[in-house]
Amino acid sequence: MELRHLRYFSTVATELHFGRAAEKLHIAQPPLSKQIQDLEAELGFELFNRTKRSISLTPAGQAFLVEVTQIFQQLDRAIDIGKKTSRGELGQISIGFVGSATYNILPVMLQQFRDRYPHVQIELHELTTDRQLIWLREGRIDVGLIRPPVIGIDFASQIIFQESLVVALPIDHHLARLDTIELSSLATEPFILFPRQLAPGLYDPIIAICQAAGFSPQVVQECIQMQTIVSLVSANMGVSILPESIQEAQRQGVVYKPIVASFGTEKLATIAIVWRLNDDSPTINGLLDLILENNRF
Amino acid sequence: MELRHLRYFSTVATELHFGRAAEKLHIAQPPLSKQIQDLEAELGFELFNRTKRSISLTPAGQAFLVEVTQIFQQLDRAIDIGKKTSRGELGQISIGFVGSATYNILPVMLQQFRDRYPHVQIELHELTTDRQLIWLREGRIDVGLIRPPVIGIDFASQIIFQESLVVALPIDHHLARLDTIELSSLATEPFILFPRQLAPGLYDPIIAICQAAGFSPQVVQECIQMQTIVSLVSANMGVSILPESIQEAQRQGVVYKPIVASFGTEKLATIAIVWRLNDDSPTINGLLDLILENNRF
DNA sequence: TAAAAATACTCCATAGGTATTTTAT
DNA sequence: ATAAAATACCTATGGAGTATTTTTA
Repeated sequence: MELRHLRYFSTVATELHFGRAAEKLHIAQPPLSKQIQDLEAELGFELFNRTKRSISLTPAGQAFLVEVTQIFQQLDRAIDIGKKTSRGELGQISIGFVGSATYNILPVMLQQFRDRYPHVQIELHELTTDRQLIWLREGRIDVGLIRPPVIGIDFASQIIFQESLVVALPIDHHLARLDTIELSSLATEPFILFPRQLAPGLYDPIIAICQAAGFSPQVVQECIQMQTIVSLVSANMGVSILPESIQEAQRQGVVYKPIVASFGTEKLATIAIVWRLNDDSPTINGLLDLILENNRF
Repeated sequence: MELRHLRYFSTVATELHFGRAAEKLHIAQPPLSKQIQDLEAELGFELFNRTKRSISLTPAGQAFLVEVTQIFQQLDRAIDIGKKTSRGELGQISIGFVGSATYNILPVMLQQFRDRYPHVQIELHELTTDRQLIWLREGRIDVGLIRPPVIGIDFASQIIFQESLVVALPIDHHLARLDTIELSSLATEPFILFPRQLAPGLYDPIIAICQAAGFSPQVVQECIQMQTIVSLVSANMGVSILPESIQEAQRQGVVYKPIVASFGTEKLATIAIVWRLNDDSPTINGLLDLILENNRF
């Protein structure tokens, strides 16, 4: 059986006239009769009552017609879904992100993506950079918003956001009344930082500028969450250096101050998007296209 | 597009290997490649990622596969429904019946029909004989259980039930203590009957036996429903002659007595089944077959 | 170099065309 | 007599086969 048989049947059932149906199908009447006969033979039951002068659907033919109509609807649906999926308008995407991306690129990116691909299902995972790379390789996420560098031959990445660092001080700290902080004035302060492994691309520049300012920071406490670092600063446990977008999350007892130094300290905190190099999912390409259009956020 | 394309696609998508898929489909590999290419060209999107060494489904291909699988399920369903309908195992039947059939054939017939064709939807209409013939002609019912005779060239009918008549008397009537009633003893009684037009095939024999017994019944009241006749008898409005199966519906204040006469009064009340002569619905044929098997009830 | 898909061509099965017959109105 | 479907037979499109090339792992 072929779709042709079903198309022909459907037309004859609608017209209830072989001649007119044949005309509508742009074929001659005899082959149409033949095809319907073949179909009936294959099905094992009669579709039409024929009286050489007029035809009518048998009850089985009526029931079959209803079902066949649904087949064509299902076919249209299949084609439509395929097309939409190929254009990235349908599907799902799993996105990993570092906690600090919540304050800047993530909401903007999600907003724009949602607008353009409203029917794509988005799955979000807050993960550290190193875990994102693992999940990406395992296929558990499709793209990641991470702190560079990206290690892995099978990944591609693109920096999409850069920002400056700020010093976080307890509100009653003796430096808190200054407008800017000279980096070297922090030489003897206790530092609260995140473990290097979590984001070497952010950790290393922080250490580097301290060393350029003539000291190695005394790390008295490490925590994974930036929010926790801020909490400990407010609790007078020490000071920290953090990306400036942390200021979005206001917190009692903490002040943020720009850094000044005799050397460049501009825009050292970067966020990049990573994806699998061989990945050609239209949904993911759609997201990447969107980011490349904006270039950066 | 033909079902062939979808079958081939489905197989290749399952095997993920053109060679093996071709083998499974009992065709050579090159034509299979060609057909898939044709399908992709027609659809307007790629189904497979090809790397000359291995293939994988594109996201659109994956989405399409899910839908195509449903098309084949729908096709199987269509064939199954068609077959079942052609065998009369599926469908609907609309049955008309005279009220008095409720006491005898109708329940037996429905029971047997339900057992054999459990998935056929049955629609029941209690109607007088004359209205059943109208509904039958209009296609509002498919078969009717009526009181003969049947008038109409395009109908076929078959007697399926015959029963005797009984006299219905008020319980305190002076004849009520007898075991049988001599018909002539009713000569001066007031009669309650149904209008002749409703069922001439039952009305005329009743009049005929009365006349044979030497009197014309005095009809003081006509009612359409047999139940109503019984009610009026119990209210001492008069006597009646009814089919014996009316006794099934027990009622206070009424007694039923067999008729005796010097001539035959046996089995004068008949019920027949009528159907359209040109009707070849498998469901209706199924019901008629069932009745012919039992011959009568 | 070996395995797998694509390309190039050839062939024939069958969808579809034309001419005619059959049959019910 | 006529309209409509079926039958008979013929034609040709395109589906499938064989041989070969291309590609990459």
